Amino acid sequence: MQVQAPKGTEDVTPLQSWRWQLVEAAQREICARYGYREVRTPVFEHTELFLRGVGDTTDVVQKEMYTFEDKGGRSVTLKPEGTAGVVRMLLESRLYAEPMPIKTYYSNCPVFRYEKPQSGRLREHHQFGVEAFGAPLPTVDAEQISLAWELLHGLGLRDLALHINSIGCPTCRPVYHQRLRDFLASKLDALCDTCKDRYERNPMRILDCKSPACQAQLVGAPSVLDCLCEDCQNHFDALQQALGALNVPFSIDPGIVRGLDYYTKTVFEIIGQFPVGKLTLCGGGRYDGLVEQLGGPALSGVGFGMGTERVLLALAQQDIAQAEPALVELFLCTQNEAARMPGLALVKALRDAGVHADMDHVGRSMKAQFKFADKCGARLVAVLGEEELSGGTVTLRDMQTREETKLSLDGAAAEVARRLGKA
RNA sequence: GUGGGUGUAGUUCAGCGGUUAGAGCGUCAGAUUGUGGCUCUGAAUGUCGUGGGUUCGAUUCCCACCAUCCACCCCA
Repeated sequence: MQVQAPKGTEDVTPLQSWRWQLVEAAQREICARYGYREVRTPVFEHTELFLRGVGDTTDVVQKEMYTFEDKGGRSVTLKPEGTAGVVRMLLESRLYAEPMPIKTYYSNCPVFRYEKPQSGRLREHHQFGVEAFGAPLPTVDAEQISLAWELLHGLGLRDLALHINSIGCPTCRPVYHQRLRDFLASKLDALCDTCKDRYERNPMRILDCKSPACQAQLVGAPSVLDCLCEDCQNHFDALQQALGALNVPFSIDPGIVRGLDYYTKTVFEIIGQFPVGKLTLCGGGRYDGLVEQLGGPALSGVGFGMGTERVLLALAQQDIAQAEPALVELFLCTQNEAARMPGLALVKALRDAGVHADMDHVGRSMKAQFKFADKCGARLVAVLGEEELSGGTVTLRDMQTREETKLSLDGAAAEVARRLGKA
């Protein structure tokens, strides 16, 4: 084997694609019910969009972007997250002139981060995500969380935990930053090197540090939640009420600090514990300053991203059975050479009638054709042989009941469609 | 970027310093006359990751490289 997929990428083979399709169908269905419309944005954008949007102090921007120069000397980047592109589209298409709110989603959106792959982590993965613009009320935060919660549970997942937090806004966050710095000032030497760096630039990220040394220093640290301004506090209170109204259980976790700089107020994650370990399936929050920061009007935003590979991994980890659709509903067995062309015409007539039909293209024996039909999950098998050809008929076998009936060749397609409930 | 594990058939894995490297699953073909799922029989497929070293001899031992998996960091 010489050629292989680049590190950290995965193919979706014909043996697996149905699993993706089931998840994507669920995403589309729930978005339709919640009033979110699909958007599609380019796989790559100008690098500057992410520098300004995601924030140039974040790990994602600093060390994980797939950035390169195109032949015209422009710096472009494969999208490392979904939101910035949607905001750019909103501005470029002047969608903000439409009635608010604008509720959008993307499904199967490729996302690229240059990292070392491991379980549940790839260099290219795919996200489902929603974004709502021009909706400042916390009800929309709650609606999105509910959408994600319902989607995951609708797929059959269980034992998930919703963690919410508020990280304040430009009014109150600096107050908290200062309080946190004051608290940590005397403990600075004990922090890990990256956290020493974070101390000045973005002290909240220290809360997210997994180093035991740092965690030990954080005991008794002030919480953001004690520093929220009145507006943020009211928003957070109302969010909790809304989640209560929607029957979505949650826990408040001041340790939830998102890795992207644009978040304000609400942040949340949906986490599951699996045999492979803890997986964040979904993460998001509110980003009220982002649209303006990218040169647009002051427009609020809320959104989340959900990793499809992780959802599929979670489904596999919890042994959740998904019904694989049969490859064909009817398989046509041809007994001999003479039956092949009439058979091809019959299969076409069946397909025209909406039946998922196929026939032998390999030249196998009747027995092998039946075996193959069985592997394809065919409910019906049609047989075309000498006997049928001479009488202008086709034999139809129900693979479950083993009953066989003879149909006229002319009316066969319509009759099969009727039996399969398609007519 | 740092650390650990693993590389043998399509796949999951055995194996051993010494003739023609194995098994389950899968694939294909058969078990009389045009008919599947179960069972039985048979067949095909491997530069034993790559390069070097030790050795009379390496798939087996050592080293390097590459790939892959996992952990940390970070995140979906």
